[in-house]
Amino acid sequence: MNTKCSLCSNRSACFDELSINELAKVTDNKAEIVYKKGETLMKQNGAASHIYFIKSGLVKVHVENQNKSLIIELANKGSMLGISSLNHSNRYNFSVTAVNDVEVCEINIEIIQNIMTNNVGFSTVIINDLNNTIDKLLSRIYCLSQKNMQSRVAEMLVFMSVKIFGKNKFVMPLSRNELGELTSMATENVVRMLKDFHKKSIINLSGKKVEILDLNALKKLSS
Amino acid sequence: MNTKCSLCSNRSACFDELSINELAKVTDNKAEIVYKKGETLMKQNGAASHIYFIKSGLVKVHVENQNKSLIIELANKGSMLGISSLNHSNRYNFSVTAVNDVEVCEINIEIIQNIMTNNVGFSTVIINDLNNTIDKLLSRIYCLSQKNMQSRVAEMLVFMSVKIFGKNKFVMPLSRNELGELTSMATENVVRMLKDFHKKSIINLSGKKVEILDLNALKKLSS
DNA sequence: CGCGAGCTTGACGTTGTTCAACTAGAGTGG
DNA sequence: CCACTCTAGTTGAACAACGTCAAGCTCGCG
Repeated sequence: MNTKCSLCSNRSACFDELSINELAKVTDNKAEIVYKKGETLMKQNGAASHIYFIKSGLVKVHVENQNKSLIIELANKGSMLGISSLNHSNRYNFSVTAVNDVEVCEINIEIIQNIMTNNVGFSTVIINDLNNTIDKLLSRIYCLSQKNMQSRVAEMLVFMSVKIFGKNKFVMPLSRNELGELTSMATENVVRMLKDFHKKSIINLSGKKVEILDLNALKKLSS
Repeated sequence: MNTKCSLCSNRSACFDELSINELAKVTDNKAEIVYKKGETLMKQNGAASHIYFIKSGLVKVHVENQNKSLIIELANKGSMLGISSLNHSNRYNFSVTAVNDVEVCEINIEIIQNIMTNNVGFSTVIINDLNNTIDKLLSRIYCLSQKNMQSRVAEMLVFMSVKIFGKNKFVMPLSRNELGELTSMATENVVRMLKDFHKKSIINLSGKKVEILDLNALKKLSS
């Protein structure tokens, strides 16, 4: 039933470090699962039992706290999630929820830990990945705490177009409310900002359909 | 001249993983340096050449961007800084500046990389450390983007008292302006908030001298 | 056709920033 | 020892940015 990891064409880069035996062990200890839109892959503060590789679809990484929720990042194909929970607490430090239907590989975390303690090449790639995560978080902290609403929405649009879809015309996968949680602003203000960009002919907007008309203007606005 | 790492009593926990030979290699490739208040240990976007262990004193980890500066965290004795720059860019992803006089061990980054690729126990401890960093950044993102001024200042005071000084009476090492960069608010508002806490008898305040009178109140306000 | 959730709009209130003026204290040269 | 200066700290008032509230709208779906 399980696709062999050794034959998987869209596996994460860190698996290139594994031996045939290690790949076989992963193959035997993984589950290939489809999560539907809105379903929870992992829950903040839950015991860290698995790590996840996103094979297709989009997930949101978010932190929840009493009433307010904040989307830390969006992750798509190729992303690995859950490694950062391997710390003093061994609890997931964020929640991950499917934005649309998502195919994942779910791997028992002990297997990964076991490989980590035997394969230093693998560990090194993991360290690299964690450091890229830290980089992203640093720029996120800056964005959310120092930039104004207009810049944050502009940055979000550039991110969607360039990093997620790779084209200038796409259907926004998030609701206006989720866009608010992503940019840390009220839903109403998301609407106002998008409308404003539309009025200025920087984007075309019709419901969830978005077309970026002037990417350079957005990039300039986002800084 | 160099203190032997094998004999160092306040070295970072990750060194417990090293062999005698590895410790000797570190000893031979480190420098023990004192940075004076205001001096720069590492500069954002500079080539990552060394990692730093703080032996005494206080440093601020900050990101700079055109006009605005943001203090990400304060680090004291036992902290290791610079590992997170080992990623695709190999450039420091933040600046580190001495808040007061600071003793550090400065270790060539290639030495650390070399040990990492040979000692999987060391790598594991590093991964743990990076994951704790990610944890801290996540709670920082939440604090800076979701909490109001009062909560942010309260959290900062609790942090200073509990994590940095371990007592309720201390001399604030940061200027009002730096406190603004730490809490992401205007200097004037730092002054107003501190004064407000003083008026409410939650703290005693005289210039840089701070005494926490009601830690529980601060903890409650900070959430 | 009607219901409901998500979206949109405008008015208004609150929070936080900016600006300008003033104060206190530390260092400097006469 | 006393002006003098310079920087950090403080204060109040005006202003801008953003959130909240209430109402109306749209569109998919039963």
